[in-house]
Amino acid sequence: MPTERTEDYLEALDVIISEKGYAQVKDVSKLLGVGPPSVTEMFQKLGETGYINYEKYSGVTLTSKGKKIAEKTRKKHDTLKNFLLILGVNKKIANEDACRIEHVVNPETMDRLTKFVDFAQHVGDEPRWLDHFKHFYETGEYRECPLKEQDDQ
Amino acid sequence: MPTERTEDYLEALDVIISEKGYAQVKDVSKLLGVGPPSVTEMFQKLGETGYINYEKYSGVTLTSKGKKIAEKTRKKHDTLKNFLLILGVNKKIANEDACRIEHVVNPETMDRLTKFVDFAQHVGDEPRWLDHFKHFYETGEYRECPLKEQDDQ
DNA sequence: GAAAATATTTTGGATACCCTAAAAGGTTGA
DNA sequence: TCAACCTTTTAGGGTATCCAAAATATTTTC
Repeated sequence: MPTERTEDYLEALDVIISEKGYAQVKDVSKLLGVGPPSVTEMFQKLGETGYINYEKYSGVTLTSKGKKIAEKTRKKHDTLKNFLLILGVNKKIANEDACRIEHVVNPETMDRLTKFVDFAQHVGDEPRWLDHFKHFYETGEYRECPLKEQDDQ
Repeated sequence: MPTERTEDYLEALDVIISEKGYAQVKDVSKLLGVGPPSVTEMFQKLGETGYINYEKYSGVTLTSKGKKIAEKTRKKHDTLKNFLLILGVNKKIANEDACRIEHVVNPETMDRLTKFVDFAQHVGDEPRWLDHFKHFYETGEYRECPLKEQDDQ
């Protein structure tokens, strides 16, 4: 099992590599906000454990094992972020929270959240209940769904 | 800023103390699943930093500083757990996930989630859209809200 | 092609956790 | 009251992460 921090590094590597083909110490250092020695140290460990192709003083790439973790993590990240955006959380915070929650959330919860995001985005424009939630969020006023006893299939 | 683990310990202490008036090393050890030496070590630190009243070999209580953190954390926990239950996550997982997410979530996100839980629980029984979500979760079939262009305020 | 600039690595340390084994303190019941 | 039993603490270690300073490698620039 990769640690949380391992997932963070792999995810960052995937982002960087998808943009420039390989990643350097300084890229990861900047993206994760840690010093170069920490990155080198992690590169060494990730190299030994087969998550990345690492050779001293040269750019790294992900192995398929590393790519798998990175993609799984990015997918969780995206779902969480979309979920938070639906709730109305601002972009920056949605991103930061997604980054932290992605490491600790159970697969079953992810499954529910994924479906929830699908559900909220299923129709082209915002579903009525979501409008009602936003109205409620802003005013505290609840708009009752006008249908109550019919339509239950 | 208390660390995540500090929050965990304070929350556990609050739970135990609200039941028996004070907490012993063994109680926390059992509740958090860590060995007694780890608990003693943390008690010492929490004592020094003013979160608990600690004296060797005797039960501890929370200071008001500690109680404040504990309550804040428990409140977040509850909201997260309720939110996950609304989504249909099972009780055990909802609890575990709440326990981990509570430490990493931004106040703005908590605010949105709190309102969302209120919104979903506002009417006595499950709102229609939530039924629709559950139906969608189980079957992949989307039930359109039958009202579309009317009732916009 | 060597000096300057930049990037990476190594070294040596720090912190926050965790643990096992052993010692010490506290409690209790015959 | 004291031996046996719990409970807590101490001692000594371990891991994962971080850092600053110094050493080394690579790249750029003149």
